[in-house]
Amino acid sequence: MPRNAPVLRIDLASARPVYEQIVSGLRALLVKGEFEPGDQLPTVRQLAIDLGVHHNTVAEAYRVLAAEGWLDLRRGRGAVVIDRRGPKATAGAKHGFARRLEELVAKAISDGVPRATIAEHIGAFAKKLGKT
Amino acid sequence: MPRNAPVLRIDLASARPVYEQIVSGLRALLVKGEFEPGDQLPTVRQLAIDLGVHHNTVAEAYRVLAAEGWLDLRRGRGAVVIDRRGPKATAGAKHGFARRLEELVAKAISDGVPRATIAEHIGAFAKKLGKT
DNA sequence: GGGCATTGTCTATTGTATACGTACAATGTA
DNA sequence: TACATTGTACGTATACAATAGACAATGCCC
Repeated sequence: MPRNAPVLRIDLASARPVYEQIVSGLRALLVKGEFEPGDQLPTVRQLAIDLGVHHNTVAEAYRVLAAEGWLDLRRGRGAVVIDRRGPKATAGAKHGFARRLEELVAKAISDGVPRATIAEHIGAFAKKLGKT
Repeated sequence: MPRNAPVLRIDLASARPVYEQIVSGLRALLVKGEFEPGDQLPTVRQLAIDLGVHHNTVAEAYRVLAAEGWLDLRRGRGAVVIDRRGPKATAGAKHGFARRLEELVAKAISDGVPRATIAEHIGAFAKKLGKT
């Protein structure tokens, strides 16, 4: 039984590929627990209309998430959230995360965000994450 | 007077554009303070050889960093690190950072990295950042 | 000052990826 | 069984990434 679909916002003007934004945004919602296993996601056509893109673009995003084990896709039925058992993290995954984090923070600093602001935000995020 | 150039590692097999990896990696080093204003960066050709790519690929990365105010580029002279005065952060920059962070963490969790590990890593990172 | 190597820049060219248009196949429903 | 719904497959237009190679500005050495 699907709840009200959480809002997913994308930036059509961004250089970042739209399908990638959809993947990343939906994955964040899934990890956050915004969907229960068995929940229906919007159909590729419906979400495409909402976002103002072609339905194949959404379909591509859904396929990525399906490959990661988040979704079950079937014609005529739609996209259903799966009770997912995540993989074990590889050393590369951890290392890659650490590097990406450093680069992301460096970008923010380069953009003028004060270090204190970033540190505060990150610290709060870590605290919230630890409680889960 | 240039120091020994810190190692910059890129992944040619990654789908992420090489020039973007170079930009992101070098920016992180610059923010970290690995270079002093006035330091020479490797020439586009030298770094290209080190990384195994074409010198135009490195040149493109250097141009991005120059546009951000990190580098001064001149023919015959090379790439010199500038004493940079960063911009003031826009609201969009802060917001974008927050979203990207959430997506990055979600990806790591999806890849199987334990939440506790991430929280720990982020927390330590925030602490180190706050001290600066 | 002249000659020459060095270094970043410019202009194609090629391969690849993104997004779209359209037709198709599988599923659900009346 | 019809028919609508939904994801999929395939072709195409366009933009981007990376390369190749020639060019222009600078520095250096005699």
